Amino acid sequence: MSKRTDTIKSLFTAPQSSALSADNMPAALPRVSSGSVRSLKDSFSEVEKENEELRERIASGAVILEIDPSLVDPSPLADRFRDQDDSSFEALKQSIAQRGQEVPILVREHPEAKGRYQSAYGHRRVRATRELGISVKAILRSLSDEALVVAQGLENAPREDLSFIERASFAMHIEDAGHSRSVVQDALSVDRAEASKLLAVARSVPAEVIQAIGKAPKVGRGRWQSFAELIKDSAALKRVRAAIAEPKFAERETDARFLAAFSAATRPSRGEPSKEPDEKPVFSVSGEKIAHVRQAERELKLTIDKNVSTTFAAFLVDQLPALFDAFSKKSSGQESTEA
DNA sequence: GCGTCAGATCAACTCACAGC
DNA sequence: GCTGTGAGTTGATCTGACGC
Repeated sequence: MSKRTDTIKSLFTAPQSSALSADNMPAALPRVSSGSVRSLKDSFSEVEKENEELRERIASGAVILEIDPSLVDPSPLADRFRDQDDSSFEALKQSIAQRGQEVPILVREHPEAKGRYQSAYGHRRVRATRELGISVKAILRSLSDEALVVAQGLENAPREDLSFIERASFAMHIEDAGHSRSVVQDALSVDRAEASKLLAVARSVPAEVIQAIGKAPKVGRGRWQSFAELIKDSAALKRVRAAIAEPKFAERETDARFLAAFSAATRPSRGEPSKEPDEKPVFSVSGEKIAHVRQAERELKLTIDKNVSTTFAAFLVDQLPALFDAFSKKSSGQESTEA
């Protein structure tokens, strides 16, 4: 088993005995009375004893609670963009309403607000239970800031539904919060090289541009890197900002918004050569269309038409070395003449 | 409609290099 | 030596074109 899987498993392997009912919640939660026949003093000392046991259990592992979702604050580091498509959230909400919450969220005690919690993951489940007016099942663990970030990242990694730019932004937020590169690597389960690329893109593309484009799930590292490189040019960035300011930009789907922004960044100004692939038909001397040539930035593709004999293609391939030789001689002759 | 194929794109990885 | 970065490679996956 991989290190990553081991870590994830360890987050969920709380001993059975540590699972708590409403009777043994920590002091921060509304407590159920332990019995009216006991004296107030006895009850108080028992609560204190239970709390002490809980503190030890929280420190050593995890306990599962049912808590009021309004007491749960999100992690200070956003790991995903706001869901612009609420259909999946509605499906989650419906599932919880029908079958109950099957997977608990992970929380820690809020470091600053006593009686409140901070979630490492499960923000959507918190929102769903809040809207349904029911309590949320949560694993309560004692987590440092770094452990919170790593748990947050590790929970998202196996689902593989974070887009490249969401991961890049998450990496930047982690680093901006003062965590080391190794925390970024652990949280996102990436190596040094990949972490470096994520951060390079996140820091090259202005936040408002990323927000305007959205998660763009179909756009991967390569195209985001190209985009980041393009908008280093202030003129290109200006064109992108103008494009995202257009009303119709926001109406597009997120991947289409990226393409529109990319197109704006690459759009040549007057006088610059177009980078769109250039496609031209090739005709024989008698006027018959025999092929077409598609010239892109990195390659030139010659396609022989279907109606042309296949032996012509074989003939052409056979003649290529001689043609190139003739071309080389002609080129060198021209250069010596020009010199 | 279904299966096959080629091309495009992706994440993950290795390696080399530069700066400290 | 450690860390960050960029270039290149590889295998997996997705998508559209094509033939049946």
